[in-house]
Amino acid sequence: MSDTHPVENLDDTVHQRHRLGILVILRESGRADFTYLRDTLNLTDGNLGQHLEVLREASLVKLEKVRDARRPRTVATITAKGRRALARELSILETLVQHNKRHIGSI
Amino acid sequence: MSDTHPVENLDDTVHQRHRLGILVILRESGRADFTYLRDTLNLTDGNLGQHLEVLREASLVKLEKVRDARRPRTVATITAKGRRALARELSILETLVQHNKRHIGSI
DNA sequence: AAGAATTACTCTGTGTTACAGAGTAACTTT
DNA sequence: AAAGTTACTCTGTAACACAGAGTAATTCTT
Repeated sequence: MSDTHPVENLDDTVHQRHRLGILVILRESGRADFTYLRDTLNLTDGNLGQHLEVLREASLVKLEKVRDARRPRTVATITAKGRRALARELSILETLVQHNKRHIGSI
Repeated sequence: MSDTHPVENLDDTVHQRHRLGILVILRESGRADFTYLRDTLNLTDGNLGQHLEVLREASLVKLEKVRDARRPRTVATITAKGRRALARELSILETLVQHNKRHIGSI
């Protein structure tokens, strides 16, 4: 059961394109609401809802139903576990990027 | 149709975990045979076969049936288009990595 | 103030993808 | 020549991604 290649350590929950985007946004801004994520990532409502649910089930984000002076809103925040998972993903990706850079110009 | 976030530019064909691994390996070593890829990436035969087929359909790799002194082998090589696609993917990932680095330490 | 519109989701159905394991064909060893 | 090994290929299933329909709460409009 030895790890033979960096990509083997990537977690599909985090690696998925849109979920990676959600986590990166949350990592930067701390919190974001449903609409902001939907518009920034060009997702449909149904699609975003499902991705957030996957992340919530994995305890990578927390979802709060907020009721301010306006309409009910769902606000997403990244959890400590989510930060660690994202850091791990980005660390692996950085390995790939760096590893590959050394080969530009070959052939 | 404005690009709103880097992850929106990621190509699912290349981004998929194992296919990313295949392309990175081929980028480094030029060519690799079926068995080497299967063992290095811990894939089952069926799974690797399908991923190679997806990459071939997208013209990102070329598959050759080689008959040397041994048994028939399939040797995969990366195409010029494959190199470009991988470079693009890694470039986007690098953006995410760098962007995120600036936030380490913040909450 | 009633109806129409908007916002902010949530639910459901469908097509696609990932995957393991069974099957197959060519060769090699005994 | 029979048995085994290598190198795939095929097939069925379970999970996933996604769009669009549905819903509920508010806020305009007349």
